[in-house]
Amino acid sequence: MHFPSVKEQVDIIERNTIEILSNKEELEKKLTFSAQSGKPLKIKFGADPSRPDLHLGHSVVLRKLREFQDLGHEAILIIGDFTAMIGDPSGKSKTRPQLSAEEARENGLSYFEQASKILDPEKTTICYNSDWLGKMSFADVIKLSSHYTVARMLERDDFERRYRGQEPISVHEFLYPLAQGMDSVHLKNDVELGGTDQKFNLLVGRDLQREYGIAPQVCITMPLLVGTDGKEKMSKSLGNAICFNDSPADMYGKVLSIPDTLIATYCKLLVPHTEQSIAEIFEQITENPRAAKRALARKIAAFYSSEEAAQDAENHFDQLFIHKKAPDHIELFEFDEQSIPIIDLLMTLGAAVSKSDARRMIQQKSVLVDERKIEEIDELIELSVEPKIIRAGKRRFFKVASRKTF
RNA sequence: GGGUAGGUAGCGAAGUGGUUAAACGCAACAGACUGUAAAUCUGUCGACUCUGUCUUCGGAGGUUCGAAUCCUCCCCUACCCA
Repeated sequence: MHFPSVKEQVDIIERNTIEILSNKEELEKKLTFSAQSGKPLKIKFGADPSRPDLHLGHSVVLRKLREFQDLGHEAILIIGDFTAMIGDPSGKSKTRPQLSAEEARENGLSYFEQASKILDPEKTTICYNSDWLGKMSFADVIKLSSHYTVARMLERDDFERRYRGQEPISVHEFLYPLAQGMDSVHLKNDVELGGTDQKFNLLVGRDLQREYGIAPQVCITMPLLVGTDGKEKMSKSLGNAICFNDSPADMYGKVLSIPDTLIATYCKLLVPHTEQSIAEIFEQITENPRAAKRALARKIAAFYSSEEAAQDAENHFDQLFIHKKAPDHIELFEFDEQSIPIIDLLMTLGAAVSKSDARRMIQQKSVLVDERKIEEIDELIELSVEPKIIRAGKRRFFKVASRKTF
């Protein structure tokens, strides 16, 4: 195995990172040893299978993993099916229902499939941490937990915050970092990647490896991507995420909705640095932010689907928001009835969550049938085989028709 | 086990017997505006058979003409003491 020079490697690895722990020299040593022995480094990245919807926030770390792959190192994607049983120790969300073994495998595969948009799937090792964690006895767990103290656990920002904020912390949550650390002990990996929010967990892995007589891993933290709201970190539950599986149109629109101040960050973190065109985007940011954002949106949409799809998404967007016209492709709903009260229609289309909601939309004069504003709450909509276009608000469109003629 | 402070709509947070479906903020939805799904402004924001009716303020009972507000029991959370 031939690797680029250590310096070249470090330059690439260092890009966009927040911290390299404990320091860069340690990483250099590992790279030097790897180059001398011809053995690739093992790079670990843990995936949470309870959330198999990957978004651009995940892509920041996945890209780093891909860079390691391109440098010739071994990427190990750990599906945390066992740790998922512990739930989310961030305290953000409530205890999740425990995943069954099948669900975890399924989600894990879905995770891998999505991650393959960025990773080289041929060169990625996947493993499930239930393979080793599930075999530990209670005695093993006691022994493991004896390596850590409560005070050290409370060093973790999140625990400390919750402790001071008088919020509940369950004892089993302390086991989460320990379990994740055991993964590192088991794998004997050289490097572990994670977002800055993972810093504590990564360091626990490092400590445990040392405790168990293994060369401690270098921990590399990556920035957390700010979501489309421009404030919070990107997360599905906050509704500010752009997901790998979003339609190109959604993706394009969402990128366009980010605050201008975020354009540079998105370019830096979401577009491979090897791309030439990224420089052009940067140039435009100050003088023509709109053009820069459109180029970025097209680039991101294209990466997750295709150039054509991204172009379509842009046309769709322009038509909808700039020319304020109905898009070309609208989902068609077919009914057996000859006529339906508008309120019921909005409900069945999913445009309204309740009849009160539907009523409100009509009162706010935001419902149009074939561009005609609905004024009456109890209006009956006549259906025929010729589809009618129902518009709810500015951007929700539905096509409705009856299956037969009356 | 004892003590203290709490549990209010999607979230945060007021309200301590009567114009309270419940202030306010955030989120969400709609409208105006805009290069934008940003910012800003305006409206809406429990449900329904909707100028009215019904169900909500941890749970179950009770007091009262009337309770989120008072009483009893229970459940949950945090902190302090053991």
